[in-house]
Amino acid sequence: MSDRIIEPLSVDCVIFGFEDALLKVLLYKRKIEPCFGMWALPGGFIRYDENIDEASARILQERTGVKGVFMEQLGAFGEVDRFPIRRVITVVYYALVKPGQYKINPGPDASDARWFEVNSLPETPFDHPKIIERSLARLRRQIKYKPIGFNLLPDKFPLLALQELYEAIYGVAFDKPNFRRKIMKMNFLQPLNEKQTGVAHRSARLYKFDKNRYDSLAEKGFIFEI
Amino acid sequence: MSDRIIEPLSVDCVIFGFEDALLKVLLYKRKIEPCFGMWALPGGFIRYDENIDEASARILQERTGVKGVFMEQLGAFGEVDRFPIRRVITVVYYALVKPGQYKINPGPDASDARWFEVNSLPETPFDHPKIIERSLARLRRQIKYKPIGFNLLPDKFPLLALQELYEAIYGVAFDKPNFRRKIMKMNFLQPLNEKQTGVAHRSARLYKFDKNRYDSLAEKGFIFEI
DNA sequence: TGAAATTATTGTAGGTTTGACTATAACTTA
DNA sequence: TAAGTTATAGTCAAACCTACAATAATTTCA
Repeated sequence: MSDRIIEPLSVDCVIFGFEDALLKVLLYKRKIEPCFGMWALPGGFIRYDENIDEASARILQERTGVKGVFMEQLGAFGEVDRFPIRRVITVVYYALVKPGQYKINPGPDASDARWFEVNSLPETPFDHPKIIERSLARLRRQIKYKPIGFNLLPDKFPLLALQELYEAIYGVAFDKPNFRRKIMKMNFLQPLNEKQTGVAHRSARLYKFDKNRYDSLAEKGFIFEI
Repeated sequence: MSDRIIEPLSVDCVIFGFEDALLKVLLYKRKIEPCFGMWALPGGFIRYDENIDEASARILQERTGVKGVFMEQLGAFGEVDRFPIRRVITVVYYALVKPGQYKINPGPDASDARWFEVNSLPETPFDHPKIIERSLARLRRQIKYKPIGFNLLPDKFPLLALQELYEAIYGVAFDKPNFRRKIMKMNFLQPLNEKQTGVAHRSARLYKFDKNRYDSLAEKGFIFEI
């Protein structure tokens, strides 16, 4: 494989995670100029011999060790002056990763990496604030009508975890019984014969997202919506 | 302004129109290689000194004479082999134009231009079939929760025209009284003291989309949905 | 050991929305 | 003036949403 890159085109990744009932974004501390020392989105250049989807997957893997997770293109950002040194247009992808799935590796151009709660982000360089804002808006929209939230939860989870995920993303509280009913009626959560452990109260049953089930329902015209 | 372009980056436009109760796409007949003679999406290169949004607006204007209409980025398409001669990544925009608003100009690299019904498109080159498919999917999704359909209708229209627009886009039929009620309950269509003319039956009242009204409702938390 | 605390889970009832359908009004053309 | 066609209003039951009450199960702490 050649290392030749496409000069004026980069890829940036907005990586979302869900921890302690909070929605978070993974940022890297730059140890290169420009904007040395600032917390920024992980990114890199596209190579001549790879598709842009492949470039984003590669960058995600280099930085987090994660492969094969939910990742989708948000769009291209191309203001003339978005990058100070020369004109660079960037294609942004956003990814959803499960807790404990990743092993953060700052990579060659970062000195540190950290999860930040989406409501208390540090200052970020270039047009990264706008990019993050738009990613969040897209996530909020998509999670309403596609079952992508499960990419942010462990494989087995109690119903309340799913509810807290939606509450964190929308910033509103739901009624527990009603939320539960709504989800269960959709019929693609598989109840397991396992329960939460280590909680200081009645433990909840664990569930698993049954993708096959969902797909066959979707084929028959079922429309997911929360 | 310099004419210097960003070599590996182009812009393509998917222009939608609504005519004879049918959803249509505007295609141009190529008079350059590669794929000479095929019907393709209008496109062009991005200049060094313009934002990509500006590039797409410029291309739309050059080809249709239209300015200031609804236009939104769909995303970047960047398969390594999508363009046969060399690697070109394209940023796609889709636009919605009103009937009679445009004056088609084939431009320097096309010999003809025509509207095609979305369900009977001619063969198109490169990854244009995929791009059109994705634009349609996006339009179908967006028109559900944003009042963008009015960009495809004349300023004054009868309710049935709006219904036919949704029917053409979704490919299903709605119940007329129910559709009407749903729309009117939202309260942002302004009834005019005008009626249809030249129809062979009882003429319908005309309405106008009241953008100010919509904006103020949206601010108060109203959510458009059809 | 048992009461307090906490969360899970089931139940209920009113109000709202949706969807299928009926009925009537108004206008055009033959 | 009748026939044809669409506009517009009305009805009603089923489905759904929401807010809230009630009970069950588990853990911690006194």
